[in-house]
Amino acid sequence: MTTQQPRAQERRHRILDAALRTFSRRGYRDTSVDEIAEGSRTSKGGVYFHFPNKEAIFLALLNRSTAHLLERIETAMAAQEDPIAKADAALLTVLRTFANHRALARLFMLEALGAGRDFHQRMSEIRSEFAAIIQRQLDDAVRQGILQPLDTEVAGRAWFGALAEITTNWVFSGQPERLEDAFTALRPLLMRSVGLTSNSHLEIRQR
Amino acid sequence: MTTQQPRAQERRHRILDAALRTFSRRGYRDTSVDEIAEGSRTSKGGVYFHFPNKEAIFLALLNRSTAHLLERIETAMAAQEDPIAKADAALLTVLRTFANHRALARLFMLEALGAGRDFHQRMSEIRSEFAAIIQRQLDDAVRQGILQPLDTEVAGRAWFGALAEITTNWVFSGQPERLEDAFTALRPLLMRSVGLTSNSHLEIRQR
DNA sequence: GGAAACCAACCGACGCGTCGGTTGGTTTTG
DNA sequence: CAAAACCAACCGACGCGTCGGTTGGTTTCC
Repeated sequence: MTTQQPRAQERRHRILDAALRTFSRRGYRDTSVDEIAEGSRTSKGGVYFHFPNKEAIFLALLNRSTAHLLERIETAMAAQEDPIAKADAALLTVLRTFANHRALARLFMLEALGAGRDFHQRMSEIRSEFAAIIQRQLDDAVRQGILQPLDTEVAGRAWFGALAEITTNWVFSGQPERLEDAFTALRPLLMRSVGLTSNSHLEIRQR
Repeated sequence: MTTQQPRAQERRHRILDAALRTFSRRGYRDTSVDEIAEGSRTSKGGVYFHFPNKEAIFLALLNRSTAHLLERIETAMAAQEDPIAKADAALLTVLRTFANHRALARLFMLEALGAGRDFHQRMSEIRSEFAAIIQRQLDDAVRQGILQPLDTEVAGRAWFGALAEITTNWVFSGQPERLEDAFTALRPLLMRSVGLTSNSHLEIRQR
C-alpha cells in the first residue's frame, strides 16, 4: 500500500463536509452527487472512489455525526456525578451542539427522516440510542432512591421527544432565537415530569 | 367551476385514498404518479385532470387528513369541561386515530418530511397548530387557577413532542403493540410536568 | 351536441452510476 | 541514482432508466 492516505483521508472528509452542507440545505433527494463533488472540490469519479453510492455517503455522514455527538455527550455526562445531572447534561449538550450547527440539526431532524425507506431503520436506532441514554440515567436515579419508580423507557423517549420538537421547530422557524433559551423553560417541565420539584434536587449548575 | 359531477368527486376521493396508501407505503419521492393512477383505478391523465401536479396531490391529502384529525379533536374536546381534560382528550384522539390508521401516522411522522422543501413550511404550521391546541388549554387552566403559571408555549410543544416521539417510534418499530398503552405511561408524566400530581386533579375518564 | 371527464401514448429532463483514461507519487531495478 | 514500472487516487463524459408532465383523441353525461 503506497502510503498516500493522508491526502485521501482529507478528501474523504471534504466530501462528507460538503455532503452535510448540501444535504441539509437541499435535502437528500434534491442533492445530486455532482453537487457534492463540486462542493468538495472533487469530481464525481472522486466521490465514487470513496463511496459506493449516494446512499453510503449519507449513511457515513449520519454515522460520523452521531458518533461525534455521542462523544460530546459522554464527556459532558462524565463531568457530573448525579444521574439526573448527567441526563440534564446530555440534553443540554444535544441542544448546544444543534444550536451551534444548524445544518446538523436539519440533517437529524428533517432530512434524515425524509431520506427514504432505507434510512428509517438507522434513524430509529439513533433516536432510540439517545432516548436510552436518558433512560439509563433515570434508572440509576430510581435505583439510588432519588426518583420514585416510573416507566423510564417512556420517560426517556418523552424527554427526547420534547427536546426534538423544540429543536425541530427551531430549525423550521428560527424561534426562539437562542435555542438554549427554550431549555430554561423546558428543564423544569422535564424535572417535574419524573417527580422532582424544581428546586428539590437539582441545582442549576455552572455556565 | 361548473358543478362537479358526483362521479368526478368520487374519483377525486379515490385518487387521494390511493395517494395516502402509496405515499405512506413507499414515501413521497418513491411514489410515481403512475402508481397513484393505478391504485385509484384511473389513468395518469385522469389524475392530472383533478390535480395540477404531484405536489398538489400530496398537499391536498395533507390538508384533508389534517382537517379530519382536527375535527375529531374538536369533537373530543367539546365533550370535556375541564381544560386539562380537554388537552388530554386532544392527545388521546391523536393517538387513537394514528393507532387505527398507521398509514396516516407514517404520512405525518415520516413521509411528509421527505417530500421536500416546499412541504416543510406546511408541516411546520401543522405541528404548531397541534401544539397550540394544547397550549390554549393550558392557558385556560392557568387562568382558572388550576395550574401555576408556566411557559405554556414550551409546554404545549413539549407535550406534543413527547406524543410525536412515542408515535414515531411506534411507526418505526411497532412497539408498543397497542399504541394506547404508551399513553397510560405518558399521561402521568405530562400531568406532573405542569405541576399536577397524578391524582390531584384529573380523574381517569370513560373509555 | 358540446362540455366535462377520462385515457393511452408520448416526450424530455434529470441524475445515478460506469468506465476508459489521467496523474502524481512510490517502489523497483540495472 | 535515475529510468522504468507500478498503483492509488482522481477525473468527467455519457448511457440508460425513470418519472413528471403533456397531448390529442375518446367516452360520458346533461
